[in-house]
Amino acid sequence: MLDIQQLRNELDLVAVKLAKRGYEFPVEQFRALEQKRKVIQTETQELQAKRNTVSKQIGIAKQKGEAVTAMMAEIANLGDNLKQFENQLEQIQSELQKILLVTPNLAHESVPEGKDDKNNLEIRRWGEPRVFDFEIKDHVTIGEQLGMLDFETASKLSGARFNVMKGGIACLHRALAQFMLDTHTLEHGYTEIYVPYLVNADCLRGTGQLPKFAQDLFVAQSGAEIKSDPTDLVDQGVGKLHLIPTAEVPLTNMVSDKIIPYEQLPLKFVAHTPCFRSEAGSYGKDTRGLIRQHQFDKVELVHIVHPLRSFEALEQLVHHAETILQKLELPYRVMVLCSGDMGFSAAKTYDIEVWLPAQNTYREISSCSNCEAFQARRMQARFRNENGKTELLHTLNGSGLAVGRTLVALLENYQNADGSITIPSVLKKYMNNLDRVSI
RNA sequence: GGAGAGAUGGCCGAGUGGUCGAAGGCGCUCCCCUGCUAAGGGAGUAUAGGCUCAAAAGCUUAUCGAGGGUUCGAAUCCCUCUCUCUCCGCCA
Repeated sequence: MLDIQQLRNELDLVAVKLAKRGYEFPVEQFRALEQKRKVIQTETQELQAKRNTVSKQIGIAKQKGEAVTAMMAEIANLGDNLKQFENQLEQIQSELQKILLVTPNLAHESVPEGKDDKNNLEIRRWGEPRVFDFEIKDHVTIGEQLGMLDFETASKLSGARFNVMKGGIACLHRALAQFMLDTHTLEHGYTEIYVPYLVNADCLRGTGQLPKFAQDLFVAQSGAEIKSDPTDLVDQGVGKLHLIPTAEVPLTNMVSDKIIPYEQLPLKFVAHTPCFRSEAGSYGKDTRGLIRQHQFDKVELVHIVHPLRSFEALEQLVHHAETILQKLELPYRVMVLCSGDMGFSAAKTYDIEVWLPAQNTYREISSCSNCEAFQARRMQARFRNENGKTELLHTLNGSGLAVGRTLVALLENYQNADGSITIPSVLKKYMNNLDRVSI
C-alpha cells in the first residue's frame, strides 16, 4: 500500500510515477474523496469530542447528586447526527481504502522504464551454455523415457498442470530442495522456517495478492463447512483459507502487527513449501512439462530489514539465489525488470533466468523483489528505531530457487546421450553418492 | 465431535456502567543516592489517525480479541464470530 500522506501531498507526481508502470490512478476520484473526508472527519471528531465532554460532565454531576436534565437535553439529538457523520466517514474511508488496496507500488528510481518484458535489462550473465554432441531432448522426453515423469497419471489424478515424479527424479527433486535449504541456512545465515500452506485472507492482503489477484489463487474449504450449509454464498472468500501461491505469504506475514526491536534486524527466513497457483489467464502457455504447474515446490527467501538497508539486502538476496545456480553449474543471466513488468508489490525486481538448452533460451527461475514499505504498511509490520520511534519495515522476497524449474534445468543441461542424467557434484551427498540417474 | 475456562499495554495482572488509555507489579529509559555489587528514591515509558503546521509544538479522535447492539456515557451489560487453554472422544 502506498503512503496516503504522500498521495495527499504529491498526488500528481505519484500518478505520473504509477503511469510509468502502466497503472492509471483515479486522481480526480481520490481528490474528491479526500476533500470530503477532511470535512466529514473534522466534523465527526468535533461531535465525538462534544459527546465525550458532556457525558463526562453528566457523570460528575450525577455523582454530586446534581440535576442532569439540562445536559441531557443539550445532546439529545447529537447521537443521531453523529451516527450519520460516522457512517458517512466510514464509507469514504472504505472507498479510499479500496483505491489504495488495488494500487501497485511505485517503481524505484533505478528501475528502467518500459512497458513489458521486452524492456527488461540484462545486467549480467554467468556460465557458458554447454555444447552437445548429440541430439538433445527436452525434460519431458527425458523424464518419460526414464519412466520417472508421469504426466498421464497426474492428469488422471488431478487434471492438467500437475505432475507425478518417480524414483530417481523424485529423489533428485527432493535433493535439490534439501541442498538449497542447507546452503541458505549454513552459508547465508537464514533461519529455516516451516509454515502453514493454508493461510487466511489477511495474510494475502498483507503481501498484496488480495484483493486484486483472487483469480490466481486456490481457495480451500473444510468439508464441515460445505455440509453445514451448502447454499450459503454470503461469506464467500472471507474467512476461508487459501492455498499459498508462494511461501512469501506466510513468511512475510510472520512480522505482521509486530514491532521488532531494531537490534534484531535483519530477519532472514527460508522455507521450502509447495506453491499453488490457478494459472488463470495463462491458457495455452507452457502447457508442456514442468514449467508452469498448479502445484510446484519452491525454496523461498524473505528478508525483513531496516528501510535504509533494503536495497543492499536486495543485492544480497539475488546473490544468494545465484549461488545455488553457480554451485549447480547451471548457466544463467540476471535481468532487472522494467517498470511495466514488475509485480504489484515490488519497487524493484531482479529475475534470474536459467539456460534451458531444449528451449534454446533463458527462463525465469527466481524473482527477487524489494517491496520497501508497501507490504509492511498493509500488514502493520514495524520496528522500533534507534530513537525509540516506530517505523515501517522493508520486506524483500526471492526464490532461492523454484525447485521444479531447477529440476527442469538439471534434466536438460545434465542429460547424456544414453538418456541418463549426470548428478551435479554438490547433489551427490543427497543422492546416496550416485553419479547418474538412469533406468 | 462433547464439556468447561479464557482473550486487557513489551510482559504479568487489577478493573463488572461515569473524571479509565486504563490500578499495581515486572521490564526498559533518564536522574538522585550509595567508595564496587546489591538494595533504595524520583520521573518517564502503547498504537494508529485527524486538524493547525515549514518545523517544534499544541489540540483532538479511535483502539481493552473482532464485529454489531443497548446507553447521555461501555474494558465493564446484550448478541454474533474468531482464537487460545483444560478434560473426554476420534485421528496422521
